[in-house]
Amino acid sequence: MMLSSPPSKYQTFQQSFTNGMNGSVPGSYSMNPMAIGGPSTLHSGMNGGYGSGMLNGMNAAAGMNSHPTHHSQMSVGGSAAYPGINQGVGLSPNMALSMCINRRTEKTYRRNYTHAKPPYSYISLITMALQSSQHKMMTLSEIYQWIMDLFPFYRQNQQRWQNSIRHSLSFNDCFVKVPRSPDKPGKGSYWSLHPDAGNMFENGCYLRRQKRFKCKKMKFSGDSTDMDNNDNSSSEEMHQQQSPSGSLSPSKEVTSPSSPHPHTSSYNDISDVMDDKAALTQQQSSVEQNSRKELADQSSNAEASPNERMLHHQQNIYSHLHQQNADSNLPHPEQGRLSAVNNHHQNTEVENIQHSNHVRTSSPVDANQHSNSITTNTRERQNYYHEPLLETKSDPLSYPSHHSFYLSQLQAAGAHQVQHYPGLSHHGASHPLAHSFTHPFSISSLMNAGGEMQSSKEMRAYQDAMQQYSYGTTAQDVHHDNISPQQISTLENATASTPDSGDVSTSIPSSSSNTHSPENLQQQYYQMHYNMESANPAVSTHDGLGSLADAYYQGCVQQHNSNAAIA
DNA sequence: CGCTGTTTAACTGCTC
DNA sequence: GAGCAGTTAAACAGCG
Repeated sequence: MMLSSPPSKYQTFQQSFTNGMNGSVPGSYSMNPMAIGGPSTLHSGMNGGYGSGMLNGMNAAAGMNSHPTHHSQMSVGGSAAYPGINQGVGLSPNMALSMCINRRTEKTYRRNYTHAKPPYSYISLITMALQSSQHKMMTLSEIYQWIMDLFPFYRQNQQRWQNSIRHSLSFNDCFVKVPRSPDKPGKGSYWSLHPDAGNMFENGCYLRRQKRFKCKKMKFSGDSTDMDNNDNSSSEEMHQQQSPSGSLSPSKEVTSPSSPHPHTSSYNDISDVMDDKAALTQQQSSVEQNSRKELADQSSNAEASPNERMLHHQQNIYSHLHQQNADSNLPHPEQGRLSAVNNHHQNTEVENIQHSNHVRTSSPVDANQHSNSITTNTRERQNYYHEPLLETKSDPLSYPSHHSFYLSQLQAAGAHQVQHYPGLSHHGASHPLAHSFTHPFSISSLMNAGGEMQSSKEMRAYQDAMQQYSYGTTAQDVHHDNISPQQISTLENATASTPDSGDVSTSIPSSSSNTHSPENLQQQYYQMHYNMESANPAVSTHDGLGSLADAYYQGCVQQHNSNAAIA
């Protein structure tokens, strides 16, 4: 195959261009995709704010050429800076000090990297998008939109990255396709996460997976019950599975989430389920039965084949769609209550968590799904927090993918909040979450960043990055070349805790209050957003993730500069 | 025709 | 260095 031989196959942030797009983003655009149900709720407000056409003229080369300083400096250690996720995590605590030394060049970096490529892989982006979705599934175009909404970087060169997105969706088993309905025409299918994909991004870190999720391939022998559990089955077997249309196609497509016989399903797509009012009625009338069934499913889920669990997962999705339709006239608290009833099988401590999450979950779907698979056994709970969920096909402690999101949400609440739950706090200081690390680039960190930071080294590194972000710009007039990192930290804390505008209704709760209470998390997010924008109004990106990415880049650059200075 | 989806290939960078 | 994860490009088919 011929390749066009671009200067670099990997488009690092060297290649990112200077902004010029900020003005195109509606100023009111401030979002928390995880807390308010994803960008789908924002599309109406976003459309027209930016267009692909106005940005098509920009390319990587232009971005580099227009900033030769950039290029020259980054070329010293450029390749290590971008992929060096771990380096970014391990930002030196002295970074804030060295950042003062290089403050001038940082301004250049911060200006130029405002829309640098986010440090998330495409798989991460897709996962985030899907997990932020109310129904845990999206169409391709919705995924596109979600990404563009959050990351200005991806508003250019759409053909390039969107091709990669499509490739990722098709290539990776962690993404499964849910067909559309014939009576709900539209291009493309829905995409969802494979339930066995589990926590691909541990600790909520959406940077790089530890291991690629590979679904055990079902053996297509005509026996619908013989779907998998065949470790010797190859991907070729799967790829040659006969599709309903008779063509050879991959079997990632989910056919019948509601049928006990997947290959002889009566439902072929989402609307078949959604439109089946009889099924809906039956489901509503058998909530209690379903609860018991879910419990049974949950216990047997671990023994179920991956594809059966896939179907179970999809069945949950469809069921939630039903349930949401049924509950659509109820306010969210009522929806949450119904969901809680639906999941009556959970014990008290889990219900506490569940209720807590209802406050900020966008729909009962989240809590419902979450609670469906939460095990209450202490040992399982410990494993739930400790063990990677990738290699869990035979692991009885496996959980569907939405649990990673749930865990992120829980982690976002921090260890303090966890201790509010008796069942989770009796581990005391040894509880995994008591010293768990919420990755600075996790979505949960977004929700936590405006509030009380955890005092881990990693969070310190994150703070360094954030300080750099802030002091490279707003505090630029403050000559603190000789200020110690501690002093800088103090300054930053003072800035963060002193909203100076009455326009912002949110304020960081005092430490005496329940800073990590779920209802505060969103406020904290917006507060963080506000602080960042206040610190640097000229480069406000209106997307927290992008800002985090920017902070990360700053950290990389700073570390590089620091290392170069030492050398 | 454009979008969606699949597949292949080449490549970079990281981990072991 | 091998293997793996991820990125990018491209060709192709199907569909609305």
